Amino acid sequence: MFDNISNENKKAILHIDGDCFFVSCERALNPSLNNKAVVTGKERKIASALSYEAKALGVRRGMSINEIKRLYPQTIILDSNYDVYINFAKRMYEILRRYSSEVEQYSIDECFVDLSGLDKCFKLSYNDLVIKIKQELERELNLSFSAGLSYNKSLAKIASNWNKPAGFVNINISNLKYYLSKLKVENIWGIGPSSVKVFHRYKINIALEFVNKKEDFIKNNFQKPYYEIYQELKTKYIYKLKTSSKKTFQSISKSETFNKNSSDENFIFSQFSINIEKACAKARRYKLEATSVLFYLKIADFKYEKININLENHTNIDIEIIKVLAENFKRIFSPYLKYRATGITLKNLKEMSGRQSDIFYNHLQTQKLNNLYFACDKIHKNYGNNSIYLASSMNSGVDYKLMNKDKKNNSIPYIALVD
DNA sequence: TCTGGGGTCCTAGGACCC
DNA sequence: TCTGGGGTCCTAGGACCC
Repeated sequence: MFDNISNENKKAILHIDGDCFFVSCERALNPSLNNKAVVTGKERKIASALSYEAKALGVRRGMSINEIKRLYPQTIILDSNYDVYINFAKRMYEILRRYSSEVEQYSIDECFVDLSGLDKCFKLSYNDLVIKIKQELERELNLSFSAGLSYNKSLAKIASNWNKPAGFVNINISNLKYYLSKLKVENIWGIGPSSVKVFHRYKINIALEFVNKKEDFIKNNFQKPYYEIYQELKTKYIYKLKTSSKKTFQSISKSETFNKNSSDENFIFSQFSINIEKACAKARRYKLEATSVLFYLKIADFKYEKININLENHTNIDIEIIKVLAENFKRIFSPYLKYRATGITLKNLKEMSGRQSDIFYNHLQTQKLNNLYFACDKIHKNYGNNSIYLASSMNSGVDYKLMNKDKKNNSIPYIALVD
């Protein structure tokens, strides 16, 4: 059933997963939160990370903060503190790189490490090596991690998930059949709700039934991603680790759901303006420029209205994109509908490398704009993101005023940057 | 989980060309 | 203009992940 290559020739892939990472970071800084029901995500009005105590109460990920307050008033609800989490994550990666240079930073609290051959370097069995790494992480960071070791990413992920929190599972040829026989297909990484239905139609309910199917059957009846998962579950190494440390994006999007559904044209335009400002600031931070942009409106019934515009010039300057929006706004907005959210996506991002513009483009103005935005980005960094913003974002005043109230230093004046 | 926000990859099908 | 076959490129939308 499984690949016949001997263990010797197989990779040793480790998956490390922080246990309710955000909450654990908060606890590392503030131990009085230990053993209590704790939730982060207050600022987004939904629960993003939950302690096991909160889960035990019945709190679920994505639940609204108001509902949690009502149903489980004993829960401690915190604002997310991303700077802190990123700092812990950096230290986590620093520790892992002491052991292997092949580290894939999959998300803020999750990564894959290629340990192949390192058992000999460290003169330890793979199991002992993982235990050593795990203990080092837990001791130095004061956080708990789950670890999984196997021949590839898919199996390592199954392994780390098996014994959460703080567990360690090694899935290998001798016990693989056991784990696959206990694993439902919906719990396989990469198989979501839509494809589960397809699997069930073929009477495949558990992972073992999946790998027992003939190769041709899977190839003919499933799409590429599922054939790849199939091969990984059979211990093949398909998904390479993405170890490049260079941070870049294919797209950048920003969206925000309104406090109340709205069909107010000015308000909605202003919400778009905020989305655009934020997305462009991020693009500038990563020295990227968009060549096309997608505007979308979420209608009250959760359907989308969207338009995609190819930009004449690559840009990460918000007022240029706002101009494009203004020209096309009527195509997307209808005063007869109620909307619940706006959003934009900067797409086909290219690295900034001077303007590749047409001969009509005004270079002097571009240079001035770049200087202006350099200054604005600096003000944001030093005085907070709401210290200066575009006049076109002003009609969303509700949100800005609310956000500013929370700031300790609210003496910073509002400056409206007028086009 | 009746629905928050930010991403990536895959594929069918249209546009266009020879 | 009729209309055969085949290729590439691009895009919208779906599915999945954290």
